Amino acid sequence: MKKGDHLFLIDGSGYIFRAYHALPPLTRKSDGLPVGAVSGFCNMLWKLLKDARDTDVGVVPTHFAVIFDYSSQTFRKDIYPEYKANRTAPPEDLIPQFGLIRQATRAFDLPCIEKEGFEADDLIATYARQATEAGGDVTIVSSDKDLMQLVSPQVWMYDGMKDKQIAIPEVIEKWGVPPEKMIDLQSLTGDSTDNIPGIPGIGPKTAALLLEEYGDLDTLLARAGEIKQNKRRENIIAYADQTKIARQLVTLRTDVPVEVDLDAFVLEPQNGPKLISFLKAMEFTTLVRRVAEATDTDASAVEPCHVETEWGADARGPDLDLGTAPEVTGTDNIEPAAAVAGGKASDLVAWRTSQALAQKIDTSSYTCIRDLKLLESWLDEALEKGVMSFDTETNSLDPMQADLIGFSIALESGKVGYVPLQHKSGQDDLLGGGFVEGQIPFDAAIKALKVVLEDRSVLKIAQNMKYDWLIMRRYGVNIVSFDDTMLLSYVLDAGANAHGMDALAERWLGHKTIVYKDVAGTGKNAVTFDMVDLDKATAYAGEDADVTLRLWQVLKPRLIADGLTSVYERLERPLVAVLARMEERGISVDRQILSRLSGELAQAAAGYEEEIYELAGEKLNIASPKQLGDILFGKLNLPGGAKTKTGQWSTSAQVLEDLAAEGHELPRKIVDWRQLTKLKSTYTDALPGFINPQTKRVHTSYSMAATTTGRLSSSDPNLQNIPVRTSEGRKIRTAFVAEQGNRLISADYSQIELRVLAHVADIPQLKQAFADGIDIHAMTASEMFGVPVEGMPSEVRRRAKAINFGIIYGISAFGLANQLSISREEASQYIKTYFVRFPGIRDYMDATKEFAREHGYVETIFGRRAHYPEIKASNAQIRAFNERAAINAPIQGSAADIIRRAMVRMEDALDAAGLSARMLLQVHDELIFETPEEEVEKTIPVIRDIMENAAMPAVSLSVPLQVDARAAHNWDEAH
DNA sequence: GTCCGACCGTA
DNA sequence: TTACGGTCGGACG
Repeated sequence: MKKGDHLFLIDGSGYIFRAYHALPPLTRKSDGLPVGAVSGFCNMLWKLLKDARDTDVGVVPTHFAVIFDYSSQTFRKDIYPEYKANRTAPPEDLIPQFGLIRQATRAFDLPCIEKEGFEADDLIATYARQATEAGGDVTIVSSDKDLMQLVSPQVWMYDGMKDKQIAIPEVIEKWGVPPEKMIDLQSLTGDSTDNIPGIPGIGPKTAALLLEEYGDLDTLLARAGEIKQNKRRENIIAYADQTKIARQLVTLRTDVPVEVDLDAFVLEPQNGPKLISFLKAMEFTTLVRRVAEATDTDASAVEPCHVETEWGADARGPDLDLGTAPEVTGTDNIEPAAAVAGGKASDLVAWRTSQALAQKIDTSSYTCIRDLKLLESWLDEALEKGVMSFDTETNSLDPMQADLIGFSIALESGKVGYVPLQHKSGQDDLLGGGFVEGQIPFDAAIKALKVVLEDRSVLKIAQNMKYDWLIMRRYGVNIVSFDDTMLLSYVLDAGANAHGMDALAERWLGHKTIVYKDVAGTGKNAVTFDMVDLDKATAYAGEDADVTLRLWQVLKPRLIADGLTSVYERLERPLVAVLARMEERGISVDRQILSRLSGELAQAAAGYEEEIYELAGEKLNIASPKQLGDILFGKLNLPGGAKTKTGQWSTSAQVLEDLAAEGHELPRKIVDWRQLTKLKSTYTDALPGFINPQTKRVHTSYSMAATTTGRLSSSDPNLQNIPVRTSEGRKIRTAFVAEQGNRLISADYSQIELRVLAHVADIPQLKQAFADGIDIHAMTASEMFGVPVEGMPSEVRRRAKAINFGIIYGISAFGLANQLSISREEASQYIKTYFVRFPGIRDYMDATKEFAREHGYVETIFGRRAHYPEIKASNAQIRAFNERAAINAPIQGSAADIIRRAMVRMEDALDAAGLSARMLLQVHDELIFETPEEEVEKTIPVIRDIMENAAMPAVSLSVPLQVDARAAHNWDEAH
């Protein structure tokens, strides 16, 4: 740097906030990413640089740098902890733009400067000093008054948004003092935006007057007694110390030990393709064209670069385990830019929604792709666009068994292709099941498809991606970079809408999808998809891809508009592959054990049947509640109590138990018979049928979008309801075994829902009890009934336990009375006592109900929403039910979120520890692993650590989480 | 063949 | 009193 050189310093952080508020909001059209500030920044930089390079008149930079704040932790906080303490978190749609603007800076080939502990202003002050000392001139691109103290004959400011120079006369005009007195002026007035205290009653005008009269701040303070106005004099004397602190805060440091030298700021010629690559990724089409012209670059030959977006910080604090959003690249042709430019996130949503409804779906327009060259051209286009929807067609709903019959892709709404691969000809064919002519050879098609599915720069959109992910895995394809419309809908509308494709198409596109039965037949006429003729298959499969892409266009922008991006990014999308791998691994189930159990159960049940017929006086179908009710309460005239809502006699276990307690023999036998036959039919007989013939293991299927609260559900088979409460039932668990040389590890959260309750409702006694690790139900009983924990009767503890659970479920006197078989009055009294002892619980319940009524949903501690559209129902029963569910959802849902977070982190943690344990199952608060015997000891602490710290750092719970873990040969012993 | 209610297994 | 899925019987077409 030498005389004649000119340094431009851009206040990047200041620009971000100013542009965000001053410029019309703008979102990237392909996915709704907010980019308004990025756009303003790029346009401004381009203008500055273009002038600099094109002309030899005016102010021309030779050196250029963009300066950012590193974080809010600076030396000023050490001087004055309240500094900027009034700042609120940035708006959600501004968050991803911080990182993008840094990437933009690098795309412009400009230095991107920040330093821990210092503000951008201090770095600017330091570099400005260095430059002027070397004889150069400086332009600071900012309009922040905090920087005006730096203005001098060699340094001036430039407001990039108003295109206005700020030199010494402009400072005097605006503030009434020259730049060198700005520090004194700001020390007197303070600054409410930075929470810097000033002297009450002194604003810029008075401050300027005083400085005019007394020269500077020190003189003013020394001679404050001479001030005539009483109030003003008193305040200046009283707050003199405060102004000295303020002076320290507003004075910019010119001695920051910077690491990058001024010489590194020398401006080089623009690298056109590099910049264009970034601008293309941002979809700034106008600027792309300008830059291309100015740098003589062929923009069409430039690939959009990958951009990383940070959805990390939200109102709940920063997070570390953040999956980055998939890189979405040029999709200029999804819709006209003009229609969305300048719109807010919510405008984009409204526009997309109306477009989606307006555009009709024509399933006859789809292309059946039967030629490899044609397929390759479609896939090339997908690579170019960076977005496509994708759907597999198979011959089974079980992804572990299904064969791939074909797949469909959509590149734009209506631009849809179906690729048949393994369709067979009709049953009339003498050879039976020969492949239909003119399908692309299977391996060649997969090979071509694999390139796109495994390319990170192409976003694959599917409805229920876990299924397609598993199918493709079986053909050696690892899908990366995807969105899932089912999960988008789930995050946005759990409890408010269904998330199946048919329902979503109806709701958002006003389109009724082709019914599968109409394509493949029904009942005994049903055929698998490989037997469907190609025209029908193309329409059906193509529609799925078409609908999926259109749904994504509507749903994805709603994430940002509703502030739900982090829920989707952290709790849903990363879990897809984790669950898919768990399903893929399966668990080993010992067929012999089940078979033996089944025999024993059959024998025992048969014995009961004889006795039951005897006692009933006739043969009947014991499994028929109708017949049972008629005999018990009609023929035998037992004192029947309850009726079901359809008017039938209730024969529930509760009713039968009550009768048994009165000494009746038959009801007891029926209860026992029911237990045996339930175990037999639901478990010992059904489970062997789920053993996969190839893997010899049982592969459950997890649904990520089945519950309102965020819990998973398991089906085919349901492995989340394997018996555990009775010793008979537990025998079933002994059939779930580890492979030779391995062990099963079961790790479960202890009392996680009560811990979450203690945290969210902020109950001191509960928190203390968990901190001390004491028996929570005994503590509750002791508080409520005044009984010491020492030697407490088990019945007292049992009641307290029922109440604790009742609280989590949104207690009612009716329900508690039922649960404990006590009167409504007594139950009501218990609840009253509970609320007296733990008043915070009632406050929490009232607040939650109120929140639900106001918003129509409730939230977990991680921001997941559960909707209760009927919370205001006029029917009191429906309303009360919704209120209880709304009270329960944040507790159950927060616990569900915590274990989801643990699962998302678990595989990497085990890998990093060099352990080979495989996560197999999740049962709401429990995770089951299989691991080599010799690794058990090392594995358990790793699992426990991940699970116990799963809420961190997004949420710091005020209660410790406790995980119990054990290893054994089978699930019964491990649990 | 399909749907729904009753019942019961889990957290 | 919360959240699920599976099995069965029985009614409907």
